[in-house]
Amino acid sequence: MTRSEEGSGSSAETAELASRMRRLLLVSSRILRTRTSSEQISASQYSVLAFLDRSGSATPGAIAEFEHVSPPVMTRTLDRLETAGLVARAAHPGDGRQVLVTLTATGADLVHRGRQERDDWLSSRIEATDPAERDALDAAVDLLTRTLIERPDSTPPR
Amino acid sequence: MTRSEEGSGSSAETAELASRMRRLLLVSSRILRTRTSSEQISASQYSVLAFLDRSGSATPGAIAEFEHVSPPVMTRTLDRLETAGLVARAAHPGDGRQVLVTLTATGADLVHRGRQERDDWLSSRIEATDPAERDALDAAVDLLTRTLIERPDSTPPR
DNA sequence: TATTGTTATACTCTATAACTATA
DNA sequence: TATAGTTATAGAGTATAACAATA
Repeated sequence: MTRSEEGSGSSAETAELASRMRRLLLVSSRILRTRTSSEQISASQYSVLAFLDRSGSATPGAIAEFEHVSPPVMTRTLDRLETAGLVARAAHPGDGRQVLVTLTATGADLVHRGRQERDDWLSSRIEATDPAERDALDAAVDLLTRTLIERPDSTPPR
Repeated sequence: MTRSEEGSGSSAETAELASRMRRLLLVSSRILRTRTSSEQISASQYSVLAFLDRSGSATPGAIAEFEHVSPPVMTRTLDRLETAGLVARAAHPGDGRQVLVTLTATGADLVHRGRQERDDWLSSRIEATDPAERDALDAAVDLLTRTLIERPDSTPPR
């Protein structure tokens, strides 16, 4: 190994933090997926709807990239959302290979109406915190997002 | 609604934070599951191994509870780990209904040997941070774990 | 020839319901 | 009758490989 094991930043400490991080991510995403009730769509599907609500419209490829799933997975997710009447696919003007996905009125409704009850479990968890902790929570989410998702080499070259 | 929408702690802000939290959890657990290579077992399976390494031995029910999965899911996970020769099931002394699960030597090896390369992607993410950020990261993981997993009513009475 | 999206195939994760054995 | 675990069944999430259409 290239580094001694003394003091903070040792590989043992890194491993310990990684271990706690793994459990946090695995377990809380499990809970999130199951506590996703009230509406009949899954957490993953809702996430696509929320993305479209912010972006207006997007190609399947762009959504897949944002959500970190492979293109075939996004095709299936969009199939389900389209069947449910929540999104629509249209030809891309100017590039026949591409497709533009937009929210339908029903889909937009669901996102807006849902906002509160939707992120239900998460909102309840947030509201259960001490108000003083709220800012810390906000910062924690940002830091972890930057560390795990937004760092340039988070998706290494293949 | 029971609360006005002024200032910090408004429901709009809660919803916004919940939304960012949802993406953090969903996307980073997705990445974690795929970057889980090097060994041939999945992130979920590894998590069980790590738990057994800390606890010595445990019943399927206790592991399921800790991992927040249903009993049948744990049965299947243990089936796979047992087939792979990583854990062993034994009769519980004193209560014939229960089962005691322990790591095999191979399983223990895998956990220990793996520690570093195993939590691979997470460790690399942690090591990519500014050392000054390291403590903040540690605190962030703790805060989120407490908020999302360890709060008493995180699992409401059914 | 490269890119975008889809179809085909396969496997893991996950749950609920029903069943077995023991307490 | 209640509890621990398993089996049966079903569906969502996920990936890689192969294909079609367009650029």
